[in-house]
Amino acid sequence: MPELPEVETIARQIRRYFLNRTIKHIEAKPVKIFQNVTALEFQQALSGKPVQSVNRIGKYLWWQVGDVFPVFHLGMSGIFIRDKKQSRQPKHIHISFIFQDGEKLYFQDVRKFSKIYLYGEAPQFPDLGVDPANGEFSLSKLQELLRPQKMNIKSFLMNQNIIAGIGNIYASEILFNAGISPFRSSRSIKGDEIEKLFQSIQKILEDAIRNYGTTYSAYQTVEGQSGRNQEFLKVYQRADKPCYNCGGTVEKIVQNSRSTFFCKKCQS
DNA sequence: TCTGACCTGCGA
DNA sequence: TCGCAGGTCAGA
Repeated sequence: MPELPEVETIARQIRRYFLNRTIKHIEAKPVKIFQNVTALEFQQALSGKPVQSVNRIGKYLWWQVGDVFPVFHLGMSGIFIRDKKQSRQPKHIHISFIFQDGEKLYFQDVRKFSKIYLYGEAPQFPDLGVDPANGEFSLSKLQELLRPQKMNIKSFLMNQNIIAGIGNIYASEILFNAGISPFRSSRSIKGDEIEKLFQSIQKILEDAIRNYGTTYSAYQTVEGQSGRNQEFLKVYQRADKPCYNCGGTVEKIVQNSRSTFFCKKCQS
């Protein structure tokens, strides 16, 4: 599921509803998503402490809760659900954060691909590439990143060690917007194309954040609503449908074991 | 660089 | 019933 725009939407909403509120207690199930901490240790370390900050880098979400720093990677189907009405607990809830007034924040992950870590200091992400939604990302940075890479441009965009936050949906959408074929090698992208690619990365991600992310199946916002960005996708999941740009046919191929959607006429 | 594995649910 | 799904990692 969640790529940068979805994780950013979740971060903003958790900030809006839970920042500076104290977690009264936590119920965490002993599932494999806990990496460097057990569910019990996680419960004990966060209970009774305030949520002091909520941050995002790439597809990672991390909070400061008193003197500890939980880190969440949401995998394919991880979401947070705010439960104000004390309604019946949905299925596949692995963590319930219960706040002092009884309001709950659930962490749900149907497919259990998410990963949760706990640190005693602010986490570092040394292997993560540049986050395209922060100030460090620039045209010259993109130029510098592209130059040495032999891999195809779709793999480049999705490689979290190079650029952190782009996944399969937005990689296809970015390349369509930039008019660049997904088969091109990264180092073959030159001059104006780099500028177009840079602008497309920013535009596609910003638009998606503005639309609260893309709901294709599992993803929903903390408020329990679907994102709206799926209404604006140009190629993703539009195989055999007419290209909005040229009227040709959107194609679907399997590339690096992932589906890629593109228009042969518009992307070269 | 590629494939399979990790999981569950959904739609064809 | 089967194939596929927004991610990542290990192993070939």
